[in-house]
Amino acid sequence: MSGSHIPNIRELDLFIDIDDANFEALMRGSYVQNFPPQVEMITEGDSSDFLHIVLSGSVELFATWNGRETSMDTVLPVSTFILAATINDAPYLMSARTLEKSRIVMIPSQDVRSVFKADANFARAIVTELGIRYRSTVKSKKNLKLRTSLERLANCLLREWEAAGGHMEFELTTEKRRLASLLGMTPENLSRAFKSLQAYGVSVDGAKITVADPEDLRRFAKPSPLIDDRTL
Amino acid sequence: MSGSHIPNIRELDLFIDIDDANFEALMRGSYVQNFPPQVEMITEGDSSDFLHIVLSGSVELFATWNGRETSMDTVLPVSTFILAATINDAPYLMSARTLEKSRIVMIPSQDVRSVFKADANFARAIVTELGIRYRSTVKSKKNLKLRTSLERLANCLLREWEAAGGHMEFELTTEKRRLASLLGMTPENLSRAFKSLQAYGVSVDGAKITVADPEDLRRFAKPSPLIDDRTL
DNA sequence: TCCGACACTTGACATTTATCAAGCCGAAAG
DNA sequence: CTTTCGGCTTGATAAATGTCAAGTGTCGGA
Repeated sequence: MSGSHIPNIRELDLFIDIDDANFEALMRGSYVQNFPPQVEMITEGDSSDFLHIVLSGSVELFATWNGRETSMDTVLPVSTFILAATINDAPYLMSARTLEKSRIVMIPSQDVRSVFKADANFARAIVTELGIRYRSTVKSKKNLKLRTSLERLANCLLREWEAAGGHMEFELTTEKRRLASLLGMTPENLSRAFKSLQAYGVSVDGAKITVADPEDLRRFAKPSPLIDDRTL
Repeated sequence: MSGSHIPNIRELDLFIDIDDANFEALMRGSYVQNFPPQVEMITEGDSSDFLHIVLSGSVELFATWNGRETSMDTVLPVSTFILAATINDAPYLMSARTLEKSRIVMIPSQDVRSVFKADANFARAIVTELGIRYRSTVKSKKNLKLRTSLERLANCLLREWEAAGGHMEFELTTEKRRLASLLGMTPENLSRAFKSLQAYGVSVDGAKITVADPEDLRRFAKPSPLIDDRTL
């Protein structure tokens, strides 16, 4: 694979402590591909042939059952996805599609597994990565089981508001229909939920959100580090 | 710690490939404790001082927010719990309480982390373990987001029915109020859900479940390996 | 420029789920 | 044996959420 983006990958926590020769081996077998928007790269149930890394663009992880579909996560550059399936040599539990034009690195799973066996530093980095993802999923499950959809939206907005630097106005980075699915609700319900949050100083104009009184919103949302902290 | 149950622990996938000296080091610093039922051993938010292993009895993992509580998982012997928090040196995301009289091994997290750094085989075993737990949580999240509570119960019963050897009758191993919480519903709703499943040949007498027509139930439940398979 | 597709919204309505308040029943203690 | 407690059930009701249908508005292509 051509080398221009290798530095980006090398800097990932997952690869930064790995032995040079092993990193080389991974890169040699891998290749980069440009995908147009809305292309399904991975289908749940398939065997995990590649570890994927998003270099640019963005990717949606989603799952289906019985004709229904739900959005599970968004993957932003630069990070890997579907690591657990690759390592355990198990079928994908989620599907993945590009949200926009995206540049994706694909490393053959066999290579990842053999370097995992050979390189202890890589194995340790994978532990950290898996630990973080595991914990993030647990938080998401708590969010779903302990909160109503209105509370989930309120906390989601607080997180976005903070990520945007705490300014009164900010733009939603996620299409609303997808945001609804991520939050476990329908688009119609999301619309109504936004309206309900007007009572706490939230107003919406297209993708532009205004939080007039963050403290008021926070009193309603009751954010908890054990659910809402991204890094914890 | 007294040595009688060490063989049990040694046989765990997590420890089976670990170096003898490192295993000794882990056991030396650890100790065993007998807990009565309903004792909270771990409180979410606390720092993870110990890796826990259930030797006998059973443990409930649960989470709380804003005065609400939900059951997240049940831990049966012999297995570890709260591994991710220990390895990442992060606060517990879930609380843990004994469901019955239980024998618990507690290994200081610092010891686990130092052996993790020193022993590559241990690190690799942790990867497998975390991968399995991560995937299990993803399946659980899919279950919650893609299915109604009735569908969740139907699939849960099918799994229990199969685990019990596929006989027409079997006993629920979980108290109903807790089963309800695990499935993300109220006890009242669980009662009504059982009644609704009568239409598919399910009858209930206390903890005894009768599945008259498994195929009929399966047609309704539509189990999927990507949600319901424990091992996948 | 006009048109069509599509996301979003809104209202009416149906379904699902939770809450509240009894009442039932079995297990454990007195 | 009786009492008590707690889990379970049931019915009535309320709240949350989803569905359907009909808009509105925007954006990009013809």
